[in-house]
Amino acid sequence: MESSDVNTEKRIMEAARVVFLRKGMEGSRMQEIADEAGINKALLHYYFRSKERLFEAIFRETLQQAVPDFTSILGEDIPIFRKIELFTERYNEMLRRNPLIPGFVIHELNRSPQRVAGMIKGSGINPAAFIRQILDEIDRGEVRPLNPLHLMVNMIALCVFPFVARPIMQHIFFDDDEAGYNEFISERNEEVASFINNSIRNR
Amino acid sequence: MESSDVNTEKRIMEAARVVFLRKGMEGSRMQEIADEAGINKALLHYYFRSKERLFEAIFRETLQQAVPDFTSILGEDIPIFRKIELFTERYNEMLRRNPLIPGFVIHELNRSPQRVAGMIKGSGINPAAFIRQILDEIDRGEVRPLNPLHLMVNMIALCVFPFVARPIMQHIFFDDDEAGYNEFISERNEEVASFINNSIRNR
DNA sequence: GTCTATATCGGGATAGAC
DNA sequence: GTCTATCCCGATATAGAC
Repeated sequence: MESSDVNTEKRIMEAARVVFLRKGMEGSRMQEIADEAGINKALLHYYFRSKERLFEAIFRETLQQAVPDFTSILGEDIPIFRKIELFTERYNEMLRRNPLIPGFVIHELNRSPQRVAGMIKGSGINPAAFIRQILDEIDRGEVRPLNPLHLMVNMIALCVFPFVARPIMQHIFFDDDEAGYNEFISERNEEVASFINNSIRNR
Repeated sequence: MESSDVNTEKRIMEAARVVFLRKGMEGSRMQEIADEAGINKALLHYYFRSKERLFEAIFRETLQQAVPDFTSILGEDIPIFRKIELFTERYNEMLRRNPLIPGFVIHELNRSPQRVAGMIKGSGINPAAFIRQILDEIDRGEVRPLNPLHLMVNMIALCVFPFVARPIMQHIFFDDDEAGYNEFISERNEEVASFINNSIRNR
């Protein structure tokens, strides 16, 4: 039946997503995904021919979910300091809902960097617009002279890093107190924005 | 013979380090490590009983190499703004010599967070001294009021992230131009320090 | 200590019944 | 479309000769 078909495929995707994001391609077992989905191993191969194909599907989906979410706002017509507040806010929200995405994407991209080429292309990333805005603001004297590329990397780094390096940070700074680290991360929402804006504002 | 013994063990460690750092525990093959070391697979098991033990050795060694290198300076008696310059400089140098360490440690720690407990303990990390200095400087009016913990995480994030997320950043911002990205990273040495100091300096 | 040969096992993939 | 049983290979690990 078709409806059952669709549902099963969806269940598989969800299960695979959970397992792959936590354990990565090599660390995951087809058996574990089948268990998580409440079905049989063979059925995974029926829907997706191989582990590799199933993984590809999840990876592509994850990338599409993660990238445009934050890239879109950078091109919009918003005053720079406000834009940075909105960026950190929205990006942080997304990360708090999907804390495993950054580590997953980063690790898998390290494994096979060529995978990027075909996938990120067409995600609609355009740093150009944001870079132009920064240069304008520097001209206008609102922002101190700096390299816009470094600024963009800094913005992303400050948002993403606490999620990627959670185990170490949580251990070193919070003695493995999970709740404490969650609290800390929720503080970063405005902490990061003011850290950036304080740095780049001209005076 | 003992000297041969030591040399072989060292060769194995070096080979294992190369392979494990690039591919992680699960992505690495004992055969590949043996090839890299120019010896036989069985010999790996002779020196280290299992893959797991060999990995443990490498992981512990890597952690000891990476952590104290940057943690030491934070406790020394240096004026704050100068200290931040020195920190980013030294830490960046270390990372440029060992660009794979952060991704490796982060991924393996995500796989089994409990590994941290026994290993980082005793590395002599003390955020306390640095935190005290920041609070002092805030009192003296040199540094604007801020949470020292966020500052520390920001410092680490800004240094480490470009290495961890190299493939994506290189693709998005440099169209996969490797040399361009290396140049970019070398610029960050002073870029990051001034980014931080500009942000925290009181006025 | 170092090698070759082999045991063992886990896990991805397929065959075939229902 | 979903299951059970099975194949088959790759990878860790061990045995045993030198």
